[in-house]
Amino acid sequence: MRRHVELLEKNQPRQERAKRTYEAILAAASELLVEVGVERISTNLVAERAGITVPALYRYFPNKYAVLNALGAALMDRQNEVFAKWFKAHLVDNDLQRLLDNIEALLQATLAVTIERPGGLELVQALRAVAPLQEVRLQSHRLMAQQFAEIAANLLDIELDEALLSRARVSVDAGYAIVELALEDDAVSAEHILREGSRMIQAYWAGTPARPTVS
Amino acid sequence: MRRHVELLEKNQPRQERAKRTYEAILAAASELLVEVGVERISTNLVAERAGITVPALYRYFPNKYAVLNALGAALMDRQNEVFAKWFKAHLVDNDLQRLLDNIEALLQATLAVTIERPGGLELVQALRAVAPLQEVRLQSHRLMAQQFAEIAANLLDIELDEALLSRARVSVDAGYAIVELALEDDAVSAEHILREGSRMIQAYWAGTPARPTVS
DNA sequence: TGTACATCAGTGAACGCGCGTTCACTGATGTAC
DNA sequence: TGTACATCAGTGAACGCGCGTTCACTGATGTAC
Repeated sequence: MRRHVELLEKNQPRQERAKRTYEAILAAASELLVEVGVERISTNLVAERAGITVPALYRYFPNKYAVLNALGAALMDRQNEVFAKWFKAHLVDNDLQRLLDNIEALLQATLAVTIERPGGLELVQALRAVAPLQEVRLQSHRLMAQQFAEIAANLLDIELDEALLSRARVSVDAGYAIVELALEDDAVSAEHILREGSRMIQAYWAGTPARPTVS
Repeated sequence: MRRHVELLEKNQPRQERAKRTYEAILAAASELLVEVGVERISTNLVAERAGITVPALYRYFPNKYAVLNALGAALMDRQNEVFAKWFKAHLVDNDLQRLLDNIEALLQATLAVTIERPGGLELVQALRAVAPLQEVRLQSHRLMAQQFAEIAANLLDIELDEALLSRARVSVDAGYAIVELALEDDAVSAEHILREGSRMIQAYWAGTPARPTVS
C-alpha cells in the first residue's frame, strides 16, 4: 500500500565547499522541523533556508525523507553513544545494583543529547510518526535492549531468554518515554519526572531473580 | 513562529445525510492515515476517499488538522473511558494492591481500544508529532494522571503533592509507551511486553510509602 | 611553482501536479401550515 | 394528508501557489604534470 521511499543518500560531499553545503542542509532541516513541523517541511523550504538552490540539495539527498533519515540516524548514534559511555562509567565490580543506582544519570544524559541540537524532540517525534523513518528508531531501541539484556544476563548469571529481552526492551522504551515526557509537557517538572522515571526502572529491576550464589 | 491553526469544527451536521457525510470523512481520514501517513494526508485525498467533493468537507472542517483533531479527541475519549471502567471494576475495599494486580488488564484494554478502529496507532503517533494536535494527547494524559493520583492519595492516605502527581504521570506515560511498543514493533511479542510493562508499574507502586496505620 | 584540465559543485529555468480555498450555484430535506 | 418553501447539504469550476523533479548549463576546486 505505502510506496517504498528511498532513504539512501546520493553523492557524498567530497570537496570542502560541498561539506559545508551538506551540513547547511541538515542544519536548515533541523530548524524547519521546529518551525513548521514534519508535515510541512519540504525540499524547497530546506534548500531556501540553507541558502542553496533545490538541485544542489538533490545532489546529496533523493528526497526530504532521506534528509530526515540522516538527521535521525545521527541522533540515534549520539544516543547509543550515551548509553555505551554510561555502561563504561558505571559498570564496575560486576555490580548490577550500582548500574541501577545511576539510571537517573543515563536519563539526564539522554535528555541533554536530545535538546543539544535544535529540533531534537521534534525529530524523535517525527521518527515515530513517519512510516519510512520508523525503522531507524526501532533498530536503535532493539540494539540498546539487546546490549542491556546481555549485560544483565551476565551480571545476574541467568540465561538471556525472551523474557529478559522483553524486560530490557520495556525498560529502554519506558526510559525514552520518560525523557520525551520531560521534554514535551511544560506543565511537568523535567527534574521530578526523570527522578521518578528512574525510580520506576530501579524498582522494576530490583525484583529480577538472580541465580542464587553457591557458597 | 508556528502559525495558529484552527481546530474547531464549523457547521454541525443536522440532517441524516449530513451525518453520514461527516462520518464518511472521519472514516476516510482513518484509512488514509494508515495508507499514506500524516505527512501526505490532504483534504483533497480525504474528500475523494469519502466519496464527496472537497467543498462538502469544508462545510464541516476548516482544514485537515481539524479532521485529525476530531479523530484524536474521539480516541482519547475512548481511552479515558477504558480507564474509568477499569477503576470501576477493580477499585474495591479501598485496596490499592488489587488495583495494581490488574494493571495488565488496563494495558490490554487500552491496546484493544487503539487497534479497534483502523489507524489507531498511526493516529496516536500523529498526535505526538504534529504540533497543533499535541494538546489533545497531553490533556488526556494529564487528566488520567490527576485521577490516578487522587485515588492513590485517597487509598494510601497521603497528601496529593507534586511528587505523587509526577509518579502518576510517569505511570500513565509509561503505560502508553508500553502499549505503543507492543503495537509498533513486530519484532516483539505484544503479550510479553504488556506483561512486563505491568510488572514494572506494579513494582514501582509497591514501593510507595503509605501512612502507617494506627492501631 | 605554475597552470591545464578533469572532476566536482551549484545554478537558472522550466514542467506538470496536487494542494488549499472560494464562489455561485443546484439539489435534498424536513416542517409549518 | 399534501405541499410550499425555508433551510440544509453538496457540486462544478476555477484560482494561485508551492511542491518535487529534471535539464543543460556555468563556475569552483584541486591535482597531475
